[in-house]
Amino acid sequence: MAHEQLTLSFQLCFRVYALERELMAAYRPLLDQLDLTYPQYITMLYLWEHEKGTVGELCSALSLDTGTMSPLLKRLEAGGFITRRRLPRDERTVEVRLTRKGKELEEQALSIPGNIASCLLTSDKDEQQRRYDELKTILDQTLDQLRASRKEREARVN
Amino acid sequence: MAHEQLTLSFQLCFRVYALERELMAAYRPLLDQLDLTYPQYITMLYLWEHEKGTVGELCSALSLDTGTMSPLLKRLEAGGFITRRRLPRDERTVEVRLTRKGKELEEQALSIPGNIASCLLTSDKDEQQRRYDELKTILDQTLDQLRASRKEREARVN
DNA sequence: CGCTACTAGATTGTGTACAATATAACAGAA
DNA sequence: TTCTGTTATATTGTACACAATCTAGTAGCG
Repeated sequence: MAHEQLTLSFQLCFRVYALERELMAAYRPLLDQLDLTYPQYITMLYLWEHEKGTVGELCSALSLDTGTMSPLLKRLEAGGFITRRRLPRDERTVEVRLTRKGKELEEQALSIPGNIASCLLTSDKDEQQRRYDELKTILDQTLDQLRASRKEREARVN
Repeated sequence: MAHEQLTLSFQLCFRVYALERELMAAYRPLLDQLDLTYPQYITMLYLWEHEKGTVGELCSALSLDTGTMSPLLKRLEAGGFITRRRLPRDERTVEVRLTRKGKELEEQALSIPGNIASCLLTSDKDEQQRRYDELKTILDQTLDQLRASRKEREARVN
């Protein structure tokens, strides 16, 4: 690299960028069998846990905006996994619920986490578990820090 | 989560997924000033370092496929940052080179890594530097492992 | 030379991402 | 009640991301 400064953050950010896509590639063949994409899968994970949710709750839980979530939900509805309806007491709000097919899909999804874990974990399980707990922690810290400095930037603009 | 198994890999993968987008959000305002997106930026990083490269080399260095790279390069060309030409000795190969404007852009990009680093690093610099070296290492290990198990899967299919 | 297999890129189609904008519904003040 | 500002979601436009397919060019072999 011509300029040394370009390396530090690049080394980190590019790795995260690459890892994210490699992870998606690991999920893809598994999720193909359920006719889901990864963003659709984590949307279903939320619904399997909470039974129902509004579009806003889903956006905030998955940190996606409505421009992503709206068409995604439309595809899940077209796939017969969920239903959407405006709430009578506030017609602005759209409530998403699982269909029977959507609920039943959870059974098929049960093998996915273990399958992904087997791509991530190697021989020494305990050691690896410890490493990933650590990774989880540092990812959280980094996320928090980025979100904090984003908030700061946004505040400065206003 | 109804089923405990869903948590382990989910906790890891979702964090990586979220972190990737948060990182892109940190780059965005900086890269907007250069009229680049993040994938375009790392393409330019490659070219700033190597002067030139074929489409295939860029795809492989950034682990992107031609379906992403081709239109991306077309936009960089439209922006006047690069030129593309077929090599005389092998007309299949397209060589990408920086224009003067593309070369000069590097100067403007110099402040970006430091700016991103300041979103990532907090008070105790040394401690944080140590943490990120560690993060870098574990990201690499995880990437390697995922790529290995992908290769394995692909081999099994054939 | 003519045939075949292969290679490098480009294209197409689907699905995110997200900024910017639009729309409809709600809530509170005059 | 009417006006105004706000909220929840949807839509539009641009740019990835990638599987699948296409195309032109190359290389090897009879």
